[in-house]
Amino acid sequence: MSFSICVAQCTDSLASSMDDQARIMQSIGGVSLSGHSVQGGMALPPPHGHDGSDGDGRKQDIGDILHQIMTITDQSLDEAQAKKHGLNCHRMKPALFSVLCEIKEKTGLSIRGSQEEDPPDPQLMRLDNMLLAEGVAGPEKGGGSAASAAAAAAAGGAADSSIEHSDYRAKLTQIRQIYHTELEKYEQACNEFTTHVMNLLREQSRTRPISPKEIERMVGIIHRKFSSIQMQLKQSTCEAVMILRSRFLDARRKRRNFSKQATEILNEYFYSHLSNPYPSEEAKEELAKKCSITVSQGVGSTITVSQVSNWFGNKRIRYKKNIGKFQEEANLYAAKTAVNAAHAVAAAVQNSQANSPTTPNSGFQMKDEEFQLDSAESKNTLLTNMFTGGYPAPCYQSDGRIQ
DNA sequence: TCTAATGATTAGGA
DNA sequence: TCCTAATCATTAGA
Repeated sequence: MSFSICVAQCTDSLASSMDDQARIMQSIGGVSLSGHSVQGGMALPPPHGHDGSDGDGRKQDIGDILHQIMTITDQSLDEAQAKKHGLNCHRMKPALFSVLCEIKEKTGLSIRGSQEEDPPDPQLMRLDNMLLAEGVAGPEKGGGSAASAAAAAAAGGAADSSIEHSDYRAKLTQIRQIYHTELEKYEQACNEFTTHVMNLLREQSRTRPISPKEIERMVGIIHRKFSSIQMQLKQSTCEAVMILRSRFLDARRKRRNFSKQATEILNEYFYSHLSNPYPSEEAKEELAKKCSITVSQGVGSTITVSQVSNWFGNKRIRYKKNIGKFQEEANLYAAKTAVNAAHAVAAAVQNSQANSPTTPNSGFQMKDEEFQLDSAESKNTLLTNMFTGGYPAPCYQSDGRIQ
């Protein structure tokens, strides 16, 4: 709404308001609004209603003043300054000013009604939630409880991981500190800027109509602007945490070679089952237990079983690709398995001689039926080796799988 | 520093 | 769902 329209609309209310103002002025200083004089170096138009009771005259008077205000921009700077000063010193100014404030207030309310109460930004909510979950935002619990839990899970109880764990926590604490420092800076800057703008507006409210609600709205705008800056900070922090996580907690990056013992157990099984190197789920679990493979992820048995699966998958494909290279290894394990089997047979024979035939050594032998069968197979393969001078290569199916 | 070894991941197939 | 095959990323040794 343009100022001139505002003025046209408010002329009537001005007149009545000014009547009130005049009455107040009269009661205070005994001076009538109609008693115009030359003030502040500016000549005001001659009075139209001399007795102060003529309503039309007052309207004309107000009209003249408003005309001066509206044409002030058409004049030179000096003239305008002089006229402005004159208007500021005019006795009618407070009345006119309060009415303009009132109108502006009403106009501002209608505009604001359609603007305020923005719904919370979902992106900002996501960032806040993530920072909370990562232990960056919110109360500090020993370097971020969520992060500690994540790091501990990744560590899987391995002693060497504790170094990386503490390193991760240290880095996270660093990020947390930077985040809070920056956040404080932003908040401080926001408060300072808001105070500055508020003071400025209050100062200006002496010379132009500025309502408290308008100041409030301006504060809201400033806060929104600073909030968008804060969002950028939160986004950068989230990215930093993600990079840190991938660097320290990504299982792939934390690859550790299995222990020599574990590799031996897996190799023994592989070469003793070369004709069908596909361990069942139970066999995988048993192997995982035997190997105590808790190096990489180590959370629950399923992960270690999947490690066994990975190992066999890799072994099969690498063996198939280069049988010649693995021949020596195969012979080695075949001999080893045969020796173990021979020892087991000797022990069993000794046992059967020492004990009565009705008391079988069930405790050990029945523990793992599949592994007993493995030993039997090993004996057979040993015999084969003795005749062939090497370990039998597996046959491959048409689809490439080992038969 | 280079390279082979090796555990993990991924895409595609059955 | 499990497998193969290719590839990635890290480790360890020369």
